[in-house]
Amino acid sequence: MSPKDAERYDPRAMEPHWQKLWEERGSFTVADTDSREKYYVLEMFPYPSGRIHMGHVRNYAMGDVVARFMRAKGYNVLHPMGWDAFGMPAENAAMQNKVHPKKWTYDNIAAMRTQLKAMGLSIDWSREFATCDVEYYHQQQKLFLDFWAAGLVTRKKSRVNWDPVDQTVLANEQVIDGRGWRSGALVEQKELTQWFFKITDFADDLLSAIDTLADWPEKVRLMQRNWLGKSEGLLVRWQIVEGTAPEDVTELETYTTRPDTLFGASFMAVAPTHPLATLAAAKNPGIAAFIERCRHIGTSLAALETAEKQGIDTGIRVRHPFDPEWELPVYVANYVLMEYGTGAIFGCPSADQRDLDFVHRYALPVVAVVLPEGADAASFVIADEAFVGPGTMINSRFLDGLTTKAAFEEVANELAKVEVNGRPQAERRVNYRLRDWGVSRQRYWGCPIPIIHCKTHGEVPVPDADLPVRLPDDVTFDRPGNPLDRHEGFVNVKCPICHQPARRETDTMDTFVDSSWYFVRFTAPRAKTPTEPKTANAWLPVNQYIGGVEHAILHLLYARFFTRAMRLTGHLNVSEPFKGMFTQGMVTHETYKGADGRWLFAEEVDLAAIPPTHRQNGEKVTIGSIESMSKSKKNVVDPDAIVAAYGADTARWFMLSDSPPERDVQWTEAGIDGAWRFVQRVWRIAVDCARPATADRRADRSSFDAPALTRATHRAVARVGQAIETLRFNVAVAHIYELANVLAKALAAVESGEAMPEERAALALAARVLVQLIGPMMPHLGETCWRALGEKGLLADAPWPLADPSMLSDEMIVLPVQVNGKRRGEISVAQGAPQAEIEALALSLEPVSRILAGRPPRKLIVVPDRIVNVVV
RNA sequence: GCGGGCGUGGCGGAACGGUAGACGCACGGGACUUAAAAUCCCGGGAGGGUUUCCUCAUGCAGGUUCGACUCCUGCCGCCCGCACCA
Repeated sequence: MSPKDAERYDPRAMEPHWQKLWEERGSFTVADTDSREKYYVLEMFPYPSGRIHMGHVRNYAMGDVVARFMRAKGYNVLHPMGWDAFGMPAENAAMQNKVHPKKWTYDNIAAMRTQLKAMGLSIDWSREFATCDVEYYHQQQKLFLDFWAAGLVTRKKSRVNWDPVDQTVLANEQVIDGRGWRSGALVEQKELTQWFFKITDFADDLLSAIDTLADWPEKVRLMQRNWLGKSEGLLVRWQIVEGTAPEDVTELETYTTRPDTLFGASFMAVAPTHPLATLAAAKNPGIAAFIERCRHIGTSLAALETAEKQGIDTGIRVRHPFDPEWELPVYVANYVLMEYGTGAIFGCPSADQRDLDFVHRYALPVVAVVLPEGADAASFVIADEAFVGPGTMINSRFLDGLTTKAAFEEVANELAKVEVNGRPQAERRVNYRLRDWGVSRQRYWGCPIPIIHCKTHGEVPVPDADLPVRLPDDVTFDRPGNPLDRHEGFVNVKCPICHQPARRETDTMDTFVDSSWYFVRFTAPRAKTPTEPKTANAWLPVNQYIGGVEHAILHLLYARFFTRAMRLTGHLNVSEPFKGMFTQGMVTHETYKGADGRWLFAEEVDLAAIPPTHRQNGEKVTIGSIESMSKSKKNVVDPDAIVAAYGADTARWFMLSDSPPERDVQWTEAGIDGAWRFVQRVWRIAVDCARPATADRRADRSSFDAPALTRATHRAVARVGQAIETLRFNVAVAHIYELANVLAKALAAVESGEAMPEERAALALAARVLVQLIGPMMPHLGETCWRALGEKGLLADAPWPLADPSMLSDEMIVLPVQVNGKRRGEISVAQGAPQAEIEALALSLEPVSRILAGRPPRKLIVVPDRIVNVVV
């Protein structure tokens, strides 16, 4: 090893050293009782897939910067970590590799814990838990029963999305383009009795409270609003013409947001699964056949896009609410959804494109009822395009001439007055797209639902003394389906009430349940109750939550629901779980494809060759698009390899540099090399600053502007702090580079010569601050430099430096001078110089006086400390 | 279809309405070295002018303003979310 090498910073030696020290000292163990203000920062906890990926590195690096920064700012910071450990991959592994899900999961956790610890995160590991720990799901079962007692849990028969590959039920949210979100299999419709959380009870509050989430991305708030899908309309009850409907049904309820278009109605339509359709089908094989066809169309995107609007006349007729003589036909239509509204609509083809498409096929009348602004009433017709906008009512009897809005009110008011069968003919109704959350999963590796089914007593909660309902270990995965179903010891129990033989519920909970309250559990992870309400209330809400945008709807909505349900059941008393939310971008990488179109690993490609070729077979390689890292595209970079080669600090620094955190960042060799160079550069600066200056002062040594260096130092403190507070890590990194550059230049000036006392003070301050500023991002390097600079104690315990506001700007200010908004020169003035002096200087500037040519300026604008603009 | 976001050098990107291109990457030149690596220094939006200068430049076209990457209007392009929601 050459002497130069000895001066290199070696992360492989230093990183484990500091990690051990932090752990021994319990540096990041946080106490609930602490007089300092609390700050709770949380990154979405990982699924223990086996190895961490670069997305984790980015996510946890960001969270750690916030955590360490806030700690240094004097807050009592809670920064925990756990494992979202239930779920299907463990069972898939069990089936494929004959390894028990429990062993697979805990082995993975152990491996990933080691990896995360190697990143040097400031995590309070004493609070760690996995959702598959009995202690955790025990408390979750208690929550379930509390929700059940509070009426927030129901069991209902429902048509569910059935994943034929995973052999399980999926929530609507887990069906993407008609396919299972995990297996990708085409989802089938199936009738099953399922457990539901009544998230719709909170629909109104979940929607209105979005307005209070000021520190959430607007995008996420919008996605949540859309998902809740509030609409305000009218429930209209239509009288069925006597004798036209089977079983003496007398009424058909429809939901509409456009009651103003009631006189444009030309038909009624019910969903294929609507009870009236079922009744009609029983009498009419043609209708039955049509409904059967609808069942098979499926819900895939392609099917929906190509599906024509189709229907069949049931023969049933209804009377128009405003005209008993006016009868309309009732169709079964394939585009009406049972799940939304009442599953029945009135069709107004002139004001709804779908209805228009429908009537074109069945030759029903089209009556224009809304006249767009500026259109001519005499010539206005609806051809192929419905007019859905606002306008003036026409062809609508007593509504004619009203605006659509006024017509809405008129219809609502008039129909409310009419009573039929003791009920008003129409009522205002708020409707949500949101449906109750089906949590039943026919799987083994999840939290058992603590219910016993008794022939006499129905659904009986497992008594508290009998909790937890443990997952049995002796299960087999040689057949598809739920192993719990065929585990006699698990299933056969006695009814807690009558002690007769009964059957234990074998459904387990959706893993989204596990992740809906883990952030609460972190506040009291070992409590014998789900929470310690006082402790939970003190820590919550999470001040800053950081994670992927893919969880912007489901996870966040469920967590918001849980917070409300837990408040209702007395487990905590906060209104929202996450005060601040940040969605980070993905880590991307170039892709490579061989001549045969196969994806290739970067290591297989000789990129130096022109064109790039395959290292083994010499074939030409195509450089593909930049995509998010995925195993299937072979464009992954293993964090372990990076940490081994460069150290965690380098990886963290790169993940925080350059790209704004909400955008995707591209992984490149050059980028990681650049980060590595900066690590070494900081180390050299620290070493040079720590080295005692040589005794004899060289006469020819250059000097530097010490006050300027000190001002630059203060500016860096202010700017970096501000950037971190607003989570703009790339900007913080840039400001750190600036300080490092200025400092390095100053150092070079006094190299091998003795610095003047004021110079030495400026250098020492700058070096100390630089180390403090990099601390949150590169904590190991920070500690090493901290010690090299002779500081006592740990950087992790050092308070954040304070910027002196009076030091933030230079004494002499360079003011740009514009003529008509175009820069023509600059003047140098003292800070706070009188306006007259600035004006005189600006006007005497050569280019300015030349353009003015003796004339006085029309206007002279001086923005203090910013700019001068001369208007000619 | 509905909703949202984004368009700035070769690249990632900076810029309270106030000097556009901070900072990094890549590139070119130089120093050190027998050499390489490492490191350090210098350079750079485009076009023109013999240096200290001018013109044009933040997707396009307008507007507001003393002054616009930033605000407004209309286009074009890309990305994302939702989608037969009555």
